[in-house]
Amino acid sequence: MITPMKDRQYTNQQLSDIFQNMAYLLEIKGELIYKTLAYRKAADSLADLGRDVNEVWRAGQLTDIPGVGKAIAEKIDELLSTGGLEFQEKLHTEVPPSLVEVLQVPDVGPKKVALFWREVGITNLAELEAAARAGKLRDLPGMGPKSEAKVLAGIEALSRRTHRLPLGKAWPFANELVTYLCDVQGVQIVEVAGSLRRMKATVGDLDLLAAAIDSQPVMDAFVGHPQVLEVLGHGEIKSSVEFNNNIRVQLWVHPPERFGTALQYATGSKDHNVRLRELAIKKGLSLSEQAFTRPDGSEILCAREEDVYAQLGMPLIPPELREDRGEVQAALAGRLPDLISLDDLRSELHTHTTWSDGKLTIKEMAVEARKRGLQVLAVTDHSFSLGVAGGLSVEEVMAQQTEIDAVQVELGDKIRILQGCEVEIRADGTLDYSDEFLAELDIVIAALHTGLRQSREQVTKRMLNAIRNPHVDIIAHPTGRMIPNREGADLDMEAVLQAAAQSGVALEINAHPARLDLDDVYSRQASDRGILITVNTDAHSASELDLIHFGVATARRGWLEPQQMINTWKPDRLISWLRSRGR
DNA sequence: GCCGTTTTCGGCCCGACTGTTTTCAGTCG
Repeated sequence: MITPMKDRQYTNQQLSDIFQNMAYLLEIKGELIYKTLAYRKAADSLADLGRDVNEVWRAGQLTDIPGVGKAIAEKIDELLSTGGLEFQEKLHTEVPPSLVEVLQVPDVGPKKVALFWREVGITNLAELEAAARAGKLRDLPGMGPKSEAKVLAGIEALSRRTHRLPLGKAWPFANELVTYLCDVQGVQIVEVAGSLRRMKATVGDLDLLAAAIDSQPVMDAFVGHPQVLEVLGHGEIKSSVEFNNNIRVQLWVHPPERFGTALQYATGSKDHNVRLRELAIKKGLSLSEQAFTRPDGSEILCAREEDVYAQLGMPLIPPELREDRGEVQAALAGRLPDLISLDDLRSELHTHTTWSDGKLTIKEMAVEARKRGLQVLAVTDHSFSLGVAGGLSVEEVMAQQTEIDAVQVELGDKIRILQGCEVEIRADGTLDYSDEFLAELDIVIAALHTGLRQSREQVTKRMLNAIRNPHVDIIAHPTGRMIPNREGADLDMEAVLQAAAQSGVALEINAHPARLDLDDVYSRQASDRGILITVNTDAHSASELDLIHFGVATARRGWLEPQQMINTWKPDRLISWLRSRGR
């Protein structure tokens, strides 16, 4: 059943934002830090729930959500049943809501915001800037000329700060920096850490970690990088800078014998680290980025991350899993998933050629795929109603078959070329080609490209129609999101997953870093339900075939194992699966 | 405000850096 819009006062994200916002205000109000942490934790849980919170609410299971106890469950209940929240309204009369924007200024935290508000009457960003320019902040307790200048610098930084960085931008830049730092004298290892190492779809700042006995030359090289716009901090162990592309990067340097704890720490996530430190405490140890420390003050050093986890009685947890989504418990119980890896892949099932909007001919694409060790390539050009992409008419698809046959003969059996299509799910829910015609193709991908802003009911109905069509094998990039510019369609994912499980259609994790759709959260849901998954690049050029690792990383974040992913199947198995589906 | 194989009360991760201070508070991750 599709949950109609009118029964949904708030989406998960909206609810999450409300609690996040209250957390900020409570912080400024000076509320107990653990209370604000609780609100923030609940907000994070809601954002990453993977189920519609409205359904959880109707099922009476709100307190099953991690970090949601009696008090927060009651607040969610009030929000969902009445649309408002008395607690929040009262909070807004006590703390001006516009102070939240002041809190976004780097180096201005809740204590300073409260100080500026109570002592100078500052309630928003404009007032803060005016006060700082007028020199009204420097004489406040704990402030001085430097701190005042820092506030102005922070406001400036905020204005040029871009949204979170898409993985596709962060990854190459971070790797450039890794190469740069590797060349510094005395550097033994450089690793990417933070959310980038965990391969989140978007990352905030970049975190890098280097191993060196003497940190000084590394730090100097880092802050002295020719493209550094501003040095934000420059210490012995940690430095941070902003580059002229507005990307902030911080670098830790640790001696090699401490690299394991340091890398583990810097990789996070915060919640994962908290979980590990709790475990350490139970073992009578204190864990920091420096070392494990015994009660007598002696240290246990870890040069490798494996050693950190071994000390806690578990195998290394792959970075992509470190989100405190049950991975620590699974590791302790010896039940970590055997994650999919790049080496497992045998096929690429979603590509475009010059027949529609791709840059390579069928033969060129097949050669490139073969170069990358693939055994199966599906050519899946667009269908006709996607005019902007040069979608193919029925006649053109038939003509394409002749060319595919010729290329297949020319290239031999090193690579198997499938003729498919990416058929448009039209705004009315029907598909571009007839069922009879689809049945003739080797493989059919269905996708939404238009009408993404339709109502939840409408767009979900279209999607379910495609999923239930026996001739459709794969649903491409299900929500149609584009990072960072476009939200995905408001699909009832619960209904989508259920239908996929029933029909046996495979859902795609589109590897393009602007898509990564299914995302990690829904990939995990799909994994739990045994839904078949395919990871594809949707390549329009040779270089795009190399984006596949972003998709694999997303699958890993979704706890996916190879057997559930059809791209890992041997060609014969894949083809017999395709033949068994409605053709 | 949440949470429980040492707890239903009393915990809640830990350290680096900066600027303001003469030993520490605030911010950040």
